[in-house]
Amino acid sequence: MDWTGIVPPFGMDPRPYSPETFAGFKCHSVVDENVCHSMKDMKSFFMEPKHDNFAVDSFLGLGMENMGLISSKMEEFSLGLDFSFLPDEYGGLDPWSKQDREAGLKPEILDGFLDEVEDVEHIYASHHPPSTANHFLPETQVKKEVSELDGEPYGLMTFSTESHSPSGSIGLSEWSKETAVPHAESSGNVKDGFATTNSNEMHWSSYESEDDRKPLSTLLLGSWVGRGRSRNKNLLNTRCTSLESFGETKSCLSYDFRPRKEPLESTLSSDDPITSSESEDDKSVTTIKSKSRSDRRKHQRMWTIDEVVKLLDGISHFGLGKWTDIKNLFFHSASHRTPVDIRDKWRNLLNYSNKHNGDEEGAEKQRWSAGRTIPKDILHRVRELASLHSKSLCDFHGSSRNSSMSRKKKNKNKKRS
DNA sequence: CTTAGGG
DNA sequence: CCCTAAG
Repeated sequence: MDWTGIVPPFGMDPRPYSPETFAGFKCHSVVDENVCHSMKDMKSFFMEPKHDNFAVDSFLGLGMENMGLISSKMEEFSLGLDFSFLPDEYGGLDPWSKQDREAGLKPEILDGFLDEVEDVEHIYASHHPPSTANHFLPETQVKKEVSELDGEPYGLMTFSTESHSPSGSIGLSEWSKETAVPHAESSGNVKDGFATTNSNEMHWSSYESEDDRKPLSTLLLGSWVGRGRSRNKNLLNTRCTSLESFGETKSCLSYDFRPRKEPLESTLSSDDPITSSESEDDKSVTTIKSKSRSDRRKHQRMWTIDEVVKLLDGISHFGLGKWTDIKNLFFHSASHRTPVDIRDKWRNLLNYSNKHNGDEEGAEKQRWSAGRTIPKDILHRVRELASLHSKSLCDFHGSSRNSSMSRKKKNKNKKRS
């Protein structure tokens, strides 16, 4: 594809599209090369180390801590897309050989692959600090990008122009409504639709006109296979807009990685066919999700001994109860390990230390996860901190934020008592 | 949102 | 690890 005159999204390089694998799924020819390119962009987004992502970082203008959102969304995502179902004529671009298609990712293969990787986020988790941000692309940036694309016949849709919207609408909707559709209307040849997702498939229902709410045709865009332990595989909310103009078909796909908050409180106006169809989409997604709500539990991650040390350091540093501070300072790079997780771990450690109070002092096992035995020094520190805080709690007046002083102060208190 | 507590 | 009540 000729990228001349088209602004590459996210500062990515406009190299020609080539088949790529990303996070365990191969990028087939989906709708057109734009989507694939977006996926390639996604790959570099997630896989590349922080220092290689200056362009992206600065473009987003949010700092890399917001990338944690994407990480977590990808964790929710945990899907592999297999678009080999896609008809050849759709999009008219098939960079894959027939073998590629046939060999394309079978669910079992993908599943095995993902299991081997164990957790996709391991690949990039270290690069992306956690975030509580609600969005990773400001709306202004979306608009800016759209305006830059304005004037092109049909530009390119990036995978993630998700704008912040408390109501739960998706950024692409606005893009479609404000830019894409007007363009298409002027050309008089619109084929708009929406992608619906069920448990493992994505369909694209197209509409001939806005009056007609009934899908003219439903096309199976693809299916995804969930990872073994992954839950919430239905959280992916995909939206597709296909537009024909000048004899070309340009299509957009967007992915909503945000987890559905239920109950879904999005009150969308139903006079808009696009929006209303989306709300239908949301409904189905929500229904399906509530079904598979049993496996809500996150993949259990073993605490390493290093993490425990960091936890103890954090408690020594900030004091008990400052779980958020501890998280921010000592577990900033760990996208998992929420403050609650850290607190829970401390609770467990405390229980353990109380349980094994006097026994097996001499048996110091260095194997942590294998022997399931907490090293002696760790246990010692746990008891130290525990007794420290239980005793110095009474005469501890404020200034718990004073981290530089708190430790010495507490140590003093301990020695005093 | 952050913590504490119970499940 | 999840959920929720309470501040």
